[in-house]
Amino acid sequence: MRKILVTSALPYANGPIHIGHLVEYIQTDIWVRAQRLRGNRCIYICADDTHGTAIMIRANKEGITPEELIANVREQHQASFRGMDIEFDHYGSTNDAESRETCAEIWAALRREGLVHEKKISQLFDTKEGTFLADRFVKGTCPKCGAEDQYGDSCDKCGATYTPADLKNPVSTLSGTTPELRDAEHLMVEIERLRPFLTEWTQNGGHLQEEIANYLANFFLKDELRDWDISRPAPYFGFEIPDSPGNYWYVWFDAPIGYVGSTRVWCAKNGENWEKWWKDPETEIHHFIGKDITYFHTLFWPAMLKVAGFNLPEKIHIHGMLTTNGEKMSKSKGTFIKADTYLRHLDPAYLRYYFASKLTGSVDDVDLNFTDIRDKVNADLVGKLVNLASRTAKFIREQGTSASYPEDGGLFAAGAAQADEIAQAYEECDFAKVTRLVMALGDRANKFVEEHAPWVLRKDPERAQELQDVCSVALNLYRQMVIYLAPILPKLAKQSAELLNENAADWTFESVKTPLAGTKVNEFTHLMTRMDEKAIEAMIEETKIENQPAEGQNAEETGSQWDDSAQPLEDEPLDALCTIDDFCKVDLRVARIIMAEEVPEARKLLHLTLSLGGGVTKNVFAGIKSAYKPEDLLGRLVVCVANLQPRQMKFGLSEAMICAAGPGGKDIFVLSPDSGALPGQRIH
RNA sequence: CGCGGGGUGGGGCAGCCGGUCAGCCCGCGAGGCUCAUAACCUCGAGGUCGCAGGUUCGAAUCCUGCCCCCGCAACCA
Repeated sequence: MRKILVTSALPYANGPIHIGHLVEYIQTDIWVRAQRLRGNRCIYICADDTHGTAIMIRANKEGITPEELIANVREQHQASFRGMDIEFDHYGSTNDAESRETCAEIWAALRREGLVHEKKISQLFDTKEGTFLADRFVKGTCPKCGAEDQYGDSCDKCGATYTPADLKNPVSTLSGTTPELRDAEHLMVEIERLRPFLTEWTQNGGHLQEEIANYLANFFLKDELRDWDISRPAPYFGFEIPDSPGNYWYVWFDAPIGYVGSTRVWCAKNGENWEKWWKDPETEIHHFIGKDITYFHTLFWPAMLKVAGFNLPEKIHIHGMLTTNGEKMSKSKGTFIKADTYLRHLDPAYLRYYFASKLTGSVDDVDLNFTDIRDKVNADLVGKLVNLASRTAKFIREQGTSASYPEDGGLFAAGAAQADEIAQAYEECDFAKVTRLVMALGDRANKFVEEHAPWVLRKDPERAQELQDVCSVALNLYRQMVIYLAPILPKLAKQSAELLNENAADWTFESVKTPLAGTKVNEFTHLMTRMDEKAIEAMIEETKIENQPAEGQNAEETGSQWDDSAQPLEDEPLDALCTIDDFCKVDLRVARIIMAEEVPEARKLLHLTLSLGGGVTKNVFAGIKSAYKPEDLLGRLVVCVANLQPRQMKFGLSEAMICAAGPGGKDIFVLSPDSGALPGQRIH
């Protein structure tokens, strides 16, 4: 019997659980249940990730303490997980005392190894909010290409990377004020010294999927690893570093340690020794994470564990991200669905089964398609699986299953023979394979029923034994399928066990090998209903409404006929006020596009010539290739910034800029004046 | 040239350590059955496996180049 400790990544205590999160928790929950069905000892540990600037600021805004905030959120998270039939052995918090103690232990080990040194870091400080600003909380003008409104670490226009201090005109996104540069001593961990170990661990031993190992080898491990800035100066919501007063561990230091802390809380409650789980090589540690946090879990985390003498993970299972209908989840499209919203409309079994049917153990992204999920659930779960019981159980409600298991042409034995293959598929997280194999069993079972026509047999009292035999076979085949799918569909397993007068908790992978004979069959009640399109639509609608901020709702209440989404303002908040003089510096002019052509080598640019009338022209490279064809622009009047500093671009000199709205991609909308405006006229 | 993944009948996918690998589910067409939650069974139409080269007796499967799509690079897993 293996002893296995499993974790999912800790959700950040700054927002609700949504369907994107659920890919991971459902995947993990299925894997854990499958391990137990195989007879292994397996505990599932998780917790809320509670530290960091974002939590501190949100609590501030809500007028509560961070502790109150994270307690509330933790309740919500746990309710969402329960609703989705995701069962943790313990769901802790990175703010627990046990977590702090473990941080201290690992920290002491890093110190002991001499891996920590101090370094002066200059960081932008928001004087209004009284806090240092993480890169993402600063926006400004790219120092390299002059693109405006770029985040503090890199420019998405020209791809340059820099530090926030390099930004021109930096603005704090928290307060809108101009931050000032301040120095602080940070604690750095020299992870480079562990590179040989990490290279060995990531490349050998099968701890990581191959593509992940390659990614790490090519991207991080081939060069010197940069020191890891592990501390943040006060004020910060987190744990103060014992030997460095005024400094706090960075949230990514204590987040994975939360796995240990949460285990310790569970152990204390259950009379277990936590070190047996984390320091005894007999225990296998399995982490499930999304590919976005690969870096932290495959480099820093093993390094920390290694130095502190903890068990290293046996395997880190990394999954892809969720897209909906082939696109990123979107609040405005109603696909940013919260777990709670889902549960108000739909059965968790649908999503569990659907994700299972899509998960192969690779890092490929998983797409949730609403047509697909309905077809799949209705066809597989209702049409094939549940229908099998539905069409036979009531025929033997009175007499139960046949006293000895009847001849079935080898169907049951064939199903039982797949136990190892299915168990192995679970082990490898290839749940898609599990569902394929089980549904193939369902096809054979339904065919069997068809061929033996119980509805004919029951009309002939002489053939009562045959009828009982056929239905006994069908129910046993059904039972086999349900046991195989029990990790994915725990509730259905429980209900089905009741139908068959069994206890689902007693089922193991061995149970599929012995058929029921001479047992009672209880009354059949509907085990699962079809997935209703209207429920899906209602869920999407509710999601859209939820994501409209208060302003939008007020507009509705006051009877406004234009309930425009608040999304654009959220995406790009209003800027600081400017004076009329500031505005006048920008010379906006009406212009006519008199030449428009593709720039074949450019991904985003079109080459335009603008006429301002009287023979004055401007050469422009505009980043609108993704939304416009040259021929559609020719002759159009547009608004341009006529006095923009010319800029040398890869394909030529750009002397002006045309005005357009929209987030980019296909959604770019070029501004036009009303008819009558003449090229060259100024915009006031 | 930032990194990673993918392009297989209308949709979603499996196969991809070279030789029953052209397969599964949905959808579609025809028929059957009527026990079942319009469910189940049978038959059928539909793909030169992104494109172009190469290796080989033989490639969806290996190699090279190209094209296209997606994700990550955000304290949203």
